[in-house]
This record gives sequence, C-alpha cells and structure tokens, in this order.
Amino acid sequence: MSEPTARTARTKTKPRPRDRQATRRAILFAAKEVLAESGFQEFGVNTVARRAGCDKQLIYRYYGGLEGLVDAIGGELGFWVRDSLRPIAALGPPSSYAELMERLALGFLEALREDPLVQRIVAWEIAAPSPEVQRLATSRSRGLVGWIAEMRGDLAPPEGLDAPAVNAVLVAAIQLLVVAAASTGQFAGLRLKTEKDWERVRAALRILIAAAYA
Amino acid sequence: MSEPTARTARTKTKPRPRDRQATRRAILFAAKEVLAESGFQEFGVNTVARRAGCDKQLIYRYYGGLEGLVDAIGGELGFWVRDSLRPIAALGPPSSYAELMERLALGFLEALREDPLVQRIVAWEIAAPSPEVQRLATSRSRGLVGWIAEMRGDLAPPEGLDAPAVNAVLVAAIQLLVVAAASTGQFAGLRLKTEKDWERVRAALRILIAAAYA
DNA sequence: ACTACATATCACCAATCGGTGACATACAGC
DNA sequence: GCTGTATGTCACCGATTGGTGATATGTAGT
Repeated sequence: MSEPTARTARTKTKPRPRDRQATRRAILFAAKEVLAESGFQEFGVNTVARRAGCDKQLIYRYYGGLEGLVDAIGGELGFWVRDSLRPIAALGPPSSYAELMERLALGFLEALREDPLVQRIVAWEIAAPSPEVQRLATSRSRGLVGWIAEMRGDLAPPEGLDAPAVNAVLVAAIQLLVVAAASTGQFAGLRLKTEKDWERVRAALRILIAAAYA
Repeated sequence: MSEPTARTARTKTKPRPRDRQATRRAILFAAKEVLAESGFQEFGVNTVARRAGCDKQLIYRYYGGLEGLVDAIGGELGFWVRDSLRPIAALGPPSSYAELMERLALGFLEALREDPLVQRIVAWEIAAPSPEVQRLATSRSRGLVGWIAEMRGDLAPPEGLDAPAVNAVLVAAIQLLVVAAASTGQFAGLRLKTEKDWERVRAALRILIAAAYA
C-alpha cells in the first residue's frame, strides 16, 4: 500500500494555535457552557472537549481530568454569593434584621434566577452528591452564611428565634422554586413563568420574613 | 466442532418460572428498589433487569421500555400524598387555617423523610426534567393541591393573603431540605441529621406558618 | 403425542463513555 | 541547521449502554 498512510491524513483538522493558557481557558469556558446549557448529565470529557474544539486529552493534561475541571469551576464560583449580592450592600445599612433578611432573600432570588450555571450546580448537588460536587456546595454555603454574618453587623434577630433554621428554610424554598421554574415552569400548582408569577413569590417571601422577624 | 454448540450451553441459568404477572411485579419492584437505593443515575434497563433477575427484553415486552416502567411507578405513586397524609385527617377537623397548614406541612415533612423512593423522584424531577418524569411531578402536585383543598373545608386563609404562593414556598422548602438531608446531611450550614436538627426545622416552619396565617 | 403459543434467555449490535499511548508539529536554545 | 520539548491530535482500548432478532422451553389445547 503506497497510499497515504494513516499519518499522512493526520492534517485533516487544523490544530489549535499553540497557546496553553488560551486552551485552558477555552476548556473551562466550554465546561461552564455545557453545564449551564445541558446540565450535569451531559457533563463529561467527550462533551466538553467537543465543545471546546480540542482533544479530550488536553483536559487530562491541563486539569487532571473531570474532577480538576469541576474544582476549577468551583474556584471561580467561590465568590458568586458575594458578587451577586453586592448590589444589596450598596443600598446602605438596613434598619432592622427583618429588612436585612428581606433584602438578602429577594436579592438571592434574583441573582439565582439570572444565573443558569449556578442553577445547574444546585441541581447537581441535590441529585448527585459526589464528593467533588459536595465541595462546591459547602463552599457556596459558607459564602452565603459568612455574607449574612458580615452584612448583619450589630443587628440581631428577635430573642429566642432560631435564625439559622428560619434562614435555611427560606433559602431552600428559593433555590427549589428557581430550579423548578427553570426546568418545569411551575411548582406545586403555582405557575413560575411571567414576572407577575414571581411577584407572587416575592410577596409571599416578604410576608413570611416580616412575620417571622417582627 | 462437535463440542457443545452455543445453544447447548443455553441452560446455564435457571429460567424464571413462567408467570407473566409475577415477572411484571418483580420488574416493577426491582425498578422501585433501584430508584430508591441508587437514584435515577443508575436507573436503566440493564440495572433494573439485573436487579429483577430477568432478561431486559422482558422490560420491553411488559412495559414497552423504560418510559412505560416510569409510568407504572407513577401510577402507584398517584395516591402517595393522600395515603401519607391520612394520619393528619384522623386528627379531627382543625380549628383554623393556620392549624391546618401546620399539620399539613409537618405531616408532609415526616412522610417525605420516611420515603426514600419519593425523595429520589423529587430529586429526579429537579435535576432531569424529562417528559416522563414531569408527569410524575404534575400528578403529585395535583394530589397535594387537591388534598389541601379537600381538608380545608370551609376554613379560609386570612383576607388578602396569597395562600397558594405561601404554600408553594413552604412545600418547596420542605422538599429541598429533606432531599438535601438525604444526600449531604446539611443545608445552608444547618445540620440535618439528628432528630434534634429536625426539631429546629419544625420549629422554624411552625413559626413561619403561624406568623403568616395569623 | 403432537402442535401452537406464551414465556424467557441468549447473542449480538452500534453508540458512547472515560482513559491512554503513540504520533505530529511548532518553537526555543544551542 | 539540529535537537529537545511543549503543545496538539489521532487511534485505539475495555466497559457499558439501550435496543433487537433468533432461539429455547414450558404449557395448554387438540
């Protein structure tokens, strides 16, 4: 066989420019895209490499595999809570613990609604408690709790009220409602599509918060 | 080759007794087991067939594939809400809407905590909104909403309060807390392991409900 | 006893997965 | 110009997946 050997045909696809940092970034970007658009079910070396337009081998070389890639995403997300709630801080100091919690809850709701990537990660944490994903969860949790503590200042919840428990309930509700809205558009018979629908949710949250922390 | 043909070796494994109904039941039972124990990630024809101790072909024959199997599970779960909240009804008529909602919320919490299968299905609905799973969600939603309406009788929520929205928030919180507890044992910095942890959650729910419906 | 059918199992398929070793090629240092 | 190394691509591996056609076998009806 004097026809072109396998190696001769090697030049079918243009190789990427040889820029290690750019390739690393491309992979990370593709990973976040895949996760945000298709969820963790599609998340794998093959899919990410295809999306990034490079060979999957590079994922192993530059991130040591999927786990390292997830960690890299987690690293970028470490400050998500802080960044997304920054506008809340700009409103000036709240006058009461109730007002603080209302701002935080509604701000968290909006921030989560606008970020499909974090939505997917939340869903991932719920559905597939693998160790690497757990780290994402705990780091985000810590960020949230720490942020609340920081904003709180010297404001104190009413005497005898278990604020961490109440806040966990509120955060849980917000997370599930947003994720359910993204995937099914409704929850427990409540439509979650139009802005009017969300106004009902916000009103309910306001009532609950005001009542609990009154 | 006069050695045993492939077909001669066919009798390695004992075939199941030829009982169509029993086999159908075994498959459905195995499917629920797999789902409850390992979650939807492991849920597939191969796994279920292995668990049921039969050939996967039978899943296609008797249920028309995975979708039909999921539908069968959904059919059995149609009355889950009603069944699991039956003890609540036995307590006698509530004296107020607030008391009704408190009973329902706490009853729903306990029922969900005790049923890993439904927990997995909830997680499934959240993470992988495929059409067949959606049907499970909506049927359960309808069951819940209908049950509330039925129990409510002539009790009415306070004037001007958006009860469906408030209830959706509460149900969402309960669902996510239970699922998070099952998978990670904590949520938003709140431990969810011991009965004492859960008592904090129940107390928080009681406060929120009482305050909102006062 | 013989046939027809329902039941169950097996054997294989193409596709996809995560993972790895071999090869190609651009570029930097000598 | 030659060589070594970093970067990128390809080709393959074994395992697993959902899916199907062919085959064996128990059982009921004649």
